[in-house]
Amino acid sequence: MTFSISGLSESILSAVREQGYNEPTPIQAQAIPAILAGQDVIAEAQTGSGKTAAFLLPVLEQLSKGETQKAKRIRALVLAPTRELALQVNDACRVYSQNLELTSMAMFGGVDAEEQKQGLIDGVDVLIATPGRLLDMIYQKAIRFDELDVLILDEADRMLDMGFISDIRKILERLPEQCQSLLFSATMSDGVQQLAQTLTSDAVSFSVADDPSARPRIEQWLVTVDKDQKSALLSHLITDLQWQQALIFIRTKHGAAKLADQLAKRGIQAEAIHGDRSQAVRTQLLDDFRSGKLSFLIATGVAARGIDIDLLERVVNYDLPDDSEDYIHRIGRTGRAGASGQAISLLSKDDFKRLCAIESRLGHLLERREVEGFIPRKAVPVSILNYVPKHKREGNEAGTSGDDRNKGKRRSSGGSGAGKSNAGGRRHTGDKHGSGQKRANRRSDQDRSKGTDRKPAVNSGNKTNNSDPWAAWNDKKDRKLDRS
DNA sequence: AAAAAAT
Repeated sequence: MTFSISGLSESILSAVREQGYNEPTPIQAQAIPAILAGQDVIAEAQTGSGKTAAFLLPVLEQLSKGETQKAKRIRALVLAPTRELALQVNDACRVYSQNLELTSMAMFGGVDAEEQKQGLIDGVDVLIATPGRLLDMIYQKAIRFDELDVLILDEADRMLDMGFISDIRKILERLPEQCQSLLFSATMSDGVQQLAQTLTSDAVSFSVADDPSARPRIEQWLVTVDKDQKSALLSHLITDLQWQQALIFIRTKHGAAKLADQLAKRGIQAEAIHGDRSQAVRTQLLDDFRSGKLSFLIATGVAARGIDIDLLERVVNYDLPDDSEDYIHRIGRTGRAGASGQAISLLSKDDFKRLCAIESRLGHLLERREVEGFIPRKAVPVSILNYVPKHKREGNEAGTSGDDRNKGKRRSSGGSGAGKSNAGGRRHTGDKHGSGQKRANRRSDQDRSKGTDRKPAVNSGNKTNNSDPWAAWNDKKDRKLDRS
């Protein structure tokens, strides 16, 4: 079968086929005709579902049919949450438009603005931007949108999570009202839905979130280990299992740099990518990792979402993310485009609470393994999915909040158990409470989408149902930055 | 006890 969708011209299709894509993904099959028909689109599409092509292909098709091939005005605007994603969308755009007379440009902070201004003067049909620099350009009157045909919000949920909502609103004020609007988001939170409502009219909605064929095939397991043994275990896994490549996630910038050093000392070439590194270095590292020149990349949240690396074999969670949604995104870096992938998490005691949130979110337990020589001194409990605190034991479903369940009695929750007797070093734990858990998840999903949270929706409704535990800390840090 | 994004 060859890639073919009615309405796309041969010059675009041949560029797509050249990339080795054979069949449109479900989101592409649904969204492309709608976009070609000029409709607004709201799409709930997970990473790896092919959503970039789902909006780029029809948009390029429309633009290529326009009269002014070299318009000095922007005709399509893509807003993306991170610089890396903007770059990547631009790269894809260049590939798909290789047979067309269209120009595209990525625009974001951290690099010289003059070059971007010159690009605008030379003429850009498709602009892919992060909100901050774009707003800057708008204020400098370096950019106009009078001829904008279509606006695309990519990873809308992520943009809200990152606090871009007011920037986005300010940008929207400068756009012509009648332009076609497309919104893509991995999740449909209240905030995203609100945004979608103000943005779109008469929109067609798609969701491929629950389509198993769109779900990447990812083998997930975790290794229990003492915290101070993690880097030793990681280098052991890398050498022992002869890993060729891995994207390693870690929560802190400092931790990323430290781990890169530790691996280097063991003769493993690894680099750290995070927000404190210059944009030039970040771009270079990602390029090297993509091309295979760099085998092991250690990343903070910069690379957690959206970043697309062809045939990435595996993702390692050196520690678990605070937001269980980020776990989904992290592992979504592997197993893309129908390929298989591995997602391995290193679990020490202080990751346990985060694991509970993640397993609740997944609705099932992750497979536990132990590696000889790295068995933790105190085994990690099997899972809190199976653990209900005393005061909630009768007639209570396992809660989904994960907030208050660990206080106090954690140590008594069968900690000695976790499979020390597994000769094979692996064990798939039973899921007695699986169905109840799923029910609980569904309930919380409904709560979220209907806005009937037990708590009043004060947290601008952009994330999961608990408020941001970092708010106070961030306030303090911001004040400190203002003073200096 | 954090990361990301404008300068």
